[in-house]
Formats: sequence, C-alpha cells, structure tokens
Amino acid sequence: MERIRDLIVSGELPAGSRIAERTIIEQMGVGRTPLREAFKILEAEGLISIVPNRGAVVTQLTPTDVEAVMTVLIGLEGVASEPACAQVTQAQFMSIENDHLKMMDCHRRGDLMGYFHLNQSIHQKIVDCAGNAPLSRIYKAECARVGRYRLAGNRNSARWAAAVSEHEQILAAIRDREGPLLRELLRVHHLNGWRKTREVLEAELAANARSAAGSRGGQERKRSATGVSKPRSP
Amino acid sequence: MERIRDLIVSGELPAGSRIAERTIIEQMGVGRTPLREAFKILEAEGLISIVPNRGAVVTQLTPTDVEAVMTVLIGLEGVASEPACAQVTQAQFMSIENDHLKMMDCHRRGDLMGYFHLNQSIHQKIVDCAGNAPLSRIYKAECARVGRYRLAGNRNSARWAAAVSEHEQILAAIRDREGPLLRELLRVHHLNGWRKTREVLEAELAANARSAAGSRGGQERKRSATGVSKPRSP
DNA sequence: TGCGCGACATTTGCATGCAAAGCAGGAGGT
DNA sequence: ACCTCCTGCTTTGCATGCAAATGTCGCGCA
Repeated sequence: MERIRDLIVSGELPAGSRIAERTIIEQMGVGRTPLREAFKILEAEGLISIVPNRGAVVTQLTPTDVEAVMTVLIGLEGVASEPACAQVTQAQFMSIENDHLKMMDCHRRGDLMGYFHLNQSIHQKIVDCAGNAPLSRIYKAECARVGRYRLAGNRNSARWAAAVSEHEQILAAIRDREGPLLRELLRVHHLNGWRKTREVLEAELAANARSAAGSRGGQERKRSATGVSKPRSP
Repeated sequence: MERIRDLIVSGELPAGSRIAERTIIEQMGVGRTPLREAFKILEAEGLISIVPNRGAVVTQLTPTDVEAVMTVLIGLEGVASEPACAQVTQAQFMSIENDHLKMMDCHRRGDLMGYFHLNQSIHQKIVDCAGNAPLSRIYKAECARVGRYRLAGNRNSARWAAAVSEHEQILAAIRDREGPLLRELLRVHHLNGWRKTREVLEAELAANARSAAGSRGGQERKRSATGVSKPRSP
C-alpha cells in the first residue's frame, strides 16, 4: 500500500499514465480487493483519479495547478511559523539542525535526491513544531502531491546554492524564535524556488509538446498511457 | 456513499460510536465491497478511523483538536482572502449575497440548521472565489470534519446575532475588494465564534463526564459500541 | 460468590467469480 | 480508399465465500 504511494510520489509512474490493476497485482503479489482500497485512498489524496470503468490514472498537474498547491503550502507554513517558534523544543531544533547539516552535505556532494528528501523533512518538521496535527497532516499530503514536480527546480545550481543559503537564515530564525521573520523567510524561499521550478517545468512541457507534434500527434501521450502495463505478456 | 458521509458529517452517528458493516449494508441495501471502499475514503478524510479487525468508529475530536482545525481554517481563509477579493466576479458576489440574505432569514426564523448550512456555503464560496482548487478542496474537507462540533456555538443567541452582524461586514469587504480587511474580519469572526463554541463544547463534555461517572463507569461507551445506536439523546 | 479459562459467535480482511461497460480490430458497404 | 458498424477481448465494479482474529458468554473452580 505504501509502496504504491511511493511509486507514484517518487515519480516512477509517469504522470498521466494509466495504472492497470493486473500489473500491480502480479508485480506486488497482492489481491485485488486491498489494491482497490488503496486506489480509493490514493484517489482521496488526489494522487490518482479513477474514472469509472476505465481504471486509475496518475494525476497530471499543470504548472498552474502546482502553483495553486504552492500557495497553499506557503499559507500552511505561514500558519505554522509563529506557533512553531513559540513551542519548538531543544530536541526538535537539534533534529532539524541535524537534517540541515546532512542536507548541506548532500548539496556539497551533488546528491539531488538526498537533498530533496532532507529538504522535505526539514520543512515538515518545522510545520510539525507547531503542534497542530491536522496542519501537519494536510501539509504532508499536499507535499506528496506536488513533490515530483518540485524536484525539477533545484537542477539549477545557482538556485540550489541560493536555497541552501536561505535555509541557513530559516534555521537562524527558528533558533531565535522569530516567528514573523520565519514566515517571511519561508514565503520568499518558496516563491524563489517556485519561480525557477516553474521555468523548468514549462520548458519541459514545451519540449514535450514540440517533440509530440514533431514526430506524430499525440503519440507520446499514447505511449505513456500504456505505461505501467509492460507490453503484454505473450 | 455520499449518504454515509452525510450521516457522519451531520452528526446523526454520534462521535465515538462504532459503525457495524452489517447495519449499514442492510439499511442502505448496498454490497460490502463498495461500503468498505467508502469506509477507506472516509478514513482518509479523517471522518472515521478503522481499527484492524474491530471495524470503523466515528472520529471523536476533543475541543483542542477542533481548535487545531479552526486554526487551519482561519489560515486557509487568510490565504484565500486577497485573491478572492481580487478575482471575485459579479455573479459570484451575487451568489454569496443571495446566501447571505437567505441566511439572515433563517436567523430571523430561528432556523439553526438552515443558518448553519448557508453559513458554511458562504464561507466555502468565499474561499472558492480565490480560484485555487486545492485550497477549496482542503477547506471543504476540514469543514466537514469539524462541522458537527461548530454547530454548537450558535445556540447562544447573543453570539448568533453578533455572527450575523460580522457577516454583514464580511460581505461589505468583499464588495469593496478589501483583501486584508476581509482576512482580518474572517479571522476575528472565527475566533469569536470559536470562543463561544469551545465554551459550549466543554460544558457538554463536562456534563457527559459527570453523567457517565454518576450512573456507571464506562457504560456509556459500551452502549454506543453495540452498533449504530444513537443513545445520545434520551 | 467471585474469578479465570475455554468455546462460540460475530465481525472483519482478503480472494475469487460473474456480469457489465469500454475499447480495439476487422469486415463490409458506399 | 474511407467510413461505419459489429464482434470479441480486456478490464473494471460488485457480490459472495472462506479463513483469521477478536469480543462475549457460560462453566468450572477456589
């Protein structure tokens, strides 16, 4: 169940691809009933959408959709900022700091995936510090929805370096318990990140559209729609 | 499927009560599989929780839990306020205004349920005006989670009258496209409402605890565990 | 009479079977 | 040659059956 979610969140299943029940069943050795239940949950989380009698499709988000989610994420972190600064414990701060150090290490080594996960972890932990369970839950769910898209942003090394520097300031704001400052820093941090990410996403989108139009109309989409279903067993 | 959700959201199924599959099946004439899928969705939405081999129980929120959700709701409306004011169309405003007029009518007639639903509708529509689909979705889901608890607040007639008056100002702020003002008005509106609601909830809670301890320890919980039983109002 | 233990019944979790709805490919007509 | 319709296959949605786990009740014993 978690594995399917990971498959989608991590981006192994291309966006827009159709997920055949049979494929997953055989691949994961699980019955159809629990799989269907998992699908329903994933649909509720917005990761896939189930169209009646046609199966499950990985939700495909446009840059505009992602931007909408980013707005929400910024808002949620904004809600979290002041309570987080007010309530953060020593242990929590050290945990975040530890992630931060490991993250900088990843940056030094050029480990994008490692960096990305630690980055997510840090932001989640900051939100968690607010001690608001629903807030944490929602934040986590929305991060999962857009994670695969945000990955694109830090491929730009200048932006990546800037992000690390911004994180330094964020950490300092937490240490000094400067709630409003933290909120503003987070807001700007995400805004900057998103600006670059959006560029990359739109460039990719344009490239895809061009290649699709160039070779054959809609063929690209069709291929990814067969998707997970490996070319039928003989 | 929607009917089950309504059953829970509306509060017909008391919080903490166990929901027997069989009961719902017979009552609604639906198979077990779709019901289980519905349960999984409701669990994902946080309306019920499924404990392994023991079935589904309606999620019971403490006043503190509700307060956490209220904080999130205020934050979400805060995110929505400025875009909503910036983008609201004439048609949208008229729709809200229409609800507002109907709502005032409900207040005049003392129709609490009607008032409540229109109130929910208005707030939802304001959020919807921001044109942020994920925002609207999350807001709606969280409202559903705490709706039954918020109902308690407006039983106090002074608070109810004040709420109506606050809504007048809110409407004016939208009309005048005053984003920051709208955010502040909404925030105060909810804070005021919640203060009263929390009082009522805690009073009810204390009363329940007293009656339970007075008659017999744990008996109340046992009775509600027998099924969809609604022993709340004797 | 109170308490502990064992068997029963109920309920859930999962797998599988059957029917319906789409979709694809092919044949026939214009 | 293209379009249209038809037939077959694949896939999904739902119902039911079976096994495991848990709560409950009754009985025996101290």
